Amino acid sequence: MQDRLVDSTLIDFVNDMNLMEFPQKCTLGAKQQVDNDAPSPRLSDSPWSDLESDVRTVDICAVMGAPKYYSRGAHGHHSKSKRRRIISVVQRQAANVRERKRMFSLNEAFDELRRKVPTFAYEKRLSRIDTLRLAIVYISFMTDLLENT
DNA sequence: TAGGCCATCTGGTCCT
DNA sequence: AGGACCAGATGGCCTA
Repeated sequence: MQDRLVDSTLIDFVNDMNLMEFPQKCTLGAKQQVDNDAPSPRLSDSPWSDLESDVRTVDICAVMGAPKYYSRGAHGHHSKSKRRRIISVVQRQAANVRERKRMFSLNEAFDELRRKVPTFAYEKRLSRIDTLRLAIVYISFMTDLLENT
């Protein structure tokens, strides 16, 4: 009984969300359908397949004639900041790798959240911001449902 | 072609 | 000192 109530209400909720909240998201491109569940690979298939050799950074350094060290807070008055840390190119590259890993885990969490929110009427992968918004609405909806039953 | 979305780099700040 | 987190900048890809 309650299952049926939840099911039909949930279907209505999802339909409302798709038709009213995100009408522009109902179209589908071929590429999106292919990588529907996987994070779309941009520069490389593996997020850190090029960890050992960051060609982009090295090339920029070579072209720009960058110094061996990065100076932090070197923008005008910012150079007077209390703590100024000088990091090497190697340290900068290591920080970039850590940042890529951090963003990868963040995207994994977004993918997990995408699987938790009802989106069966969607054909296109939800963006991160739409995932968050839909999750907020969905939680509110389920909370109301619990309180009124 | 403009706009949205995303990956990546980078420097600043906070925390251990 | 160094790692985590964050936000701004930048450039690429895709769609309307």
